[in-house]
Amino acid sequence: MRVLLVEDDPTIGNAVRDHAASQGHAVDWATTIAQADAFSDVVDSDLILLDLQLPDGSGVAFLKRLRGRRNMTPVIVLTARDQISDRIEGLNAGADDYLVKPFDLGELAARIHAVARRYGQRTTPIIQLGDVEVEPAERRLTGPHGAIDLSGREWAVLDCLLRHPGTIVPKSRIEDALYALGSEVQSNTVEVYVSRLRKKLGSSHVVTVRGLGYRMDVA
Amino acid sequence: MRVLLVEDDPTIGNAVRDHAASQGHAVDWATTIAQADAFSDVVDSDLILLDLQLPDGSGVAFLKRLRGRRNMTPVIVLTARDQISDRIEGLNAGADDYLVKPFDLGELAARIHAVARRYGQRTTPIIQLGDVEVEPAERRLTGPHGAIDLSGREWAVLDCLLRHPGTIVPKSRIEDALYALGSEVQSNTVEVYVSRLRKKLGSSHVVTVRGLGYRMDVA
DNA sequence: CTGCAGCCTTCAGGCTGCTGTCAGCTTGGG
DNA sequence: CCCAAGCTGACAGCAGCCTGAAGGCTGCAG
Repeated sequence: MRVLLVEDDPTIGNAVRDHAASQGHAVDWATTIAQADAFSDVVDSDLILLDLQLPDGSGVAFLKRLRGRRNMTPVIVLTARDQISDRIEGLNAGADDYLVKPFDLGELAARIHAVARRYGQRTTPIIQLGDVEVEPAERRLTGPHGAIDLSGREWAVLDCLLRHPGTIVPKSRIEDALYALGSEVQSNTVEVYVSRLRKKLGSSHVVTVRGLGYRMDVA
Repeated sequence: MRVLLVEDDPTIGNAVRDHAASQGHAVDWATTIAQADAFSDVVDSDLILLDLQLPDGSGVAFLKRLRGRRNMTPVIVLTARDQISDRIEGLNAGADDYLVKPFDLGELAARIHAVARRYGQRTTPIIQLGDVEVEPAERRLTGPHGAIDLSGREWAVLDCLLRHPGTIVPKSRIEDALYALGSEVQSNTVEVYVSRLRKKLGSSHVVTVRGLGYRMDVA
């Protein structure tokens, strides 16, 4: 998943970014409203983490602008305990959830999961891929011989494919889900991870569509 | 599909042309507005890829002229990251989509695909050919014994035939759909691909009309 | 600090499947 | 029967894709 983090505090920012990255998410980090605008213009994020108090203005304005452009990316507002009015304003402006600072990183991860799940409209909490069971919500795989462990990146690729089952997903989109802007990765990383996924899931479900990308076949 | 590419940068142009060609599309490449006008006058493109900054004028003018002539060919605008105003102007002038440079070729392919789908969907989402199911949107075929894979060119031929079901399609038109102006292909390629298609689809649906062309019989 | 383990990225070699071409064959019409 | 048009199997060249292995990085335990 690709996350846009809008936060000016470097401590919180670093912590959030590292933690999300370790979960396999790509994090674009904006420290100002201006940067956030720029990012949201160029990048297709799956989720936005939005601090409301920023040096060059209120996050609410950014949020309203976003929704005005019909951008319905889910937004989680990060707010200090005493800024309740901000919070309400944020929710009215179109936020999906909020989190009170200081927050636990596990808590954040849980919210991210929850929002992603709601947004992805995964009606099925468990997806069957042949003899492998996928629980996206719990981030758990179970094969015929017990649990299967996936690394962060492996999971990110699988997740990206599962968001568009039966549809051709261009390699570039998977890359976008893996890497933030600025990380210059020039290699066949996606191919490598697809290869690893196939080894773990059984090769029959991830189909290569030459020149276009990959397709997840859910039987 | 037949694509008109309007782009003056030879690097981008070459890359786009080659990649689109590998998907079975025929690409006519104009490097100036004047050339683009000439092409759009002579050739019936299915899609136009339009860079806005060209040596002899703005692509927007070309676009407006096109729409003025009631030419509703879908247009994807290629724009530099910082030319946001251009982009808006382009969309207002009648573009269908835009892509920010530098873009990934897979992403471009996906957009082309999407536009084709949007356009083609006016007719039928799923087409039955005897015991074979065609999903043009997903570029997928399903036969009685499971999925059928088609290569780029094979798909292009099938697509061309499916656009005029029950009508005689001259060989020259299929050739036009496969190869751009100037590509000197001197062989019986069309016959070869029809043959390959028949082998995969079952031979009963593509009918040869001697001396005239081929006809797709949709039962 | 050192060694270890897991993860990520890169790279190169190999493999697969796509493509255009041709030659020999079949088909259909006059 | 003859000819033109069309069909199809074979093939070499090539691009895209796969995958094993190697090296770097980080975090952890001793």
